[in-house]
Amino acid sequence: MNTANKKRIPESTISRLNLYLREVLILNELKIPRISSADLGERTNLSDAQIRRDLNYFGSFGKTGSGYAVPELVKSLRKILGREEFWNIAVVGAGSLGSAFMKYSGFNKENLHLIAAFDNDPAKVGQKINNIPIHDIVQIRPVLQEKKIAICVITVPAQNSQAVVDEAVAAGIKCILNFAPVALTAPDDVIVRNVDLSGELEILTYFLVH
Amino acid sequence: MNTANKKRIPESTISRLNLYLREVLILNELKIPRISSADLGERTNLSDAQIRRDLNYFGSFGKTGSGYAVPELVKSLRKILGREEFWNIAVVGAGSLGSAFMKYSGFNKENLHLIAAFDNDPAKVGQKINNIPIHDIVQIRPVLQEKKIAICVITVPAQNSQAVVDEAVAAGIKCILNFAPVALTAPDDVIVRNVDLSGELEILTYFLVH
DNA sequence: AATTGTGAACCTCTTCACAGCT
DNA sequence: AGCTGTGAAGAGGTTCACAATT
Repeated sequence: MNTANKKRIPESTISRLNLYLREVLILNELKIPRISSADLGERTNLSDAQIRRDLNYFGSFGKTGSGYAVPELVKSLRKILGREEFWNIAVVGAGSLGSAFMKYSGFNKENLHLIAAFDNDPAKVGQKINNIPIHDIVQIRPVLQEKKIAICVITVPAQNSQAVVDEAVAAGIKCILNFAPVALTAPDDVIVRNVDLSGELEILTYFLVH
Repeated sequence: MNTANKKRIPESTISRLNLYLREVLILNELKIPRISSADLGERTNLSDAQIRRDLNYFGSFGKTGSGYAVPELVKSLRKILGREEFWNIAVVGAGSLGSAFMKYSGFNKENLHLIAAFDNDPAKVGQKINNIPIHDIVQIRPVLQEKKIAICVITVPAQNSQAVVDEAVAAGIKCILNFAPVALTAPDDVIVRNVDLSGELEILTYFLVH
């Protein structure tokens, strides 16, 4: 009967909640009215207990005996994941990875909007990729503020990434997704998540020899 | 005094070992002869105990009182991570993310070689990106075998990724890095690692509202 | 009969702390 | 004196298993 819970929530729970949201969005399209934790587990390769535990960190959304109502679960998961509001996103670094982000339209729904890019290459500044304008990096602070950007995706070379973080933080950004393979420094109230793409590839050789 | 250990090794340990290798390669360039777990911890934002524990899964590489000899540590880490041999890599899907991989030369050292790509678009087949030839996807099986590819990076749309896995497995591939946001099926002796790029972005909104 | 919500058990990974080595 | 290697404790996350509910 609780609707919120003080217990510390594992980060892996948040990733899974996002998977659940994807799945129930599909179920909702298919007009499937309800789903049990066991069935949702089947579809996501997770255990029923894991799913119930994850959801219960945030409340009691299910009905004993009949599972979870799909439209309500969509709503609850959107609420939990902060997907009821709109969020503007900018990519810093319009190189190959930054461009890949701009060309990928998969997240230009569900209230996420990639609307600006930055680069220091004069040949790129002023151009558009997938209709997203590339601004001069020297304009980063005013443009981030003007366009009300909430999230920065950093795809610049490692040696420039800390400087970008500093500028973004100065512009009031609270959330950064970093692809440079370096440990970045930011104030405690700024969330920095790191994705190490070449690291992901590099560790595969371990599994090949073991 | 042990040189190997039966205990189960956390996957996070493997990722960290890769970070240690990067770091000691830099130290080696700088001709720094030895490093303590505390100093390496400083450089990687990890605790000294964590580093000793990680290394000790694989042996006793340090010297009591003086730390770890850098050149020996480079050698040991390369050995552990399977980086003493050469490995050929192919990218399947020469879209924006696949192209980003091809253009990124950061891992074309340390014995990893991205040497082939595949796509089903006639306009791309026969072209080269960063000198890497793009083959017709229908030729995937013979080309993977001919070129002795060990690792496949899958960057095709979600709906095609399982078919690609099946082809790769049929060609004898044992190691796959998958970027499609779907749960893939493969035999137990095939390692599939998943990276969910849009998921990484999507969960950020959670942290923004909490 | 079906399925949730959850305390407790379990398992995994990290940190502590120190004996022992150089 | 400095630092590793590691048993033991601690923290964190997952699974079990079942009472409670519809």
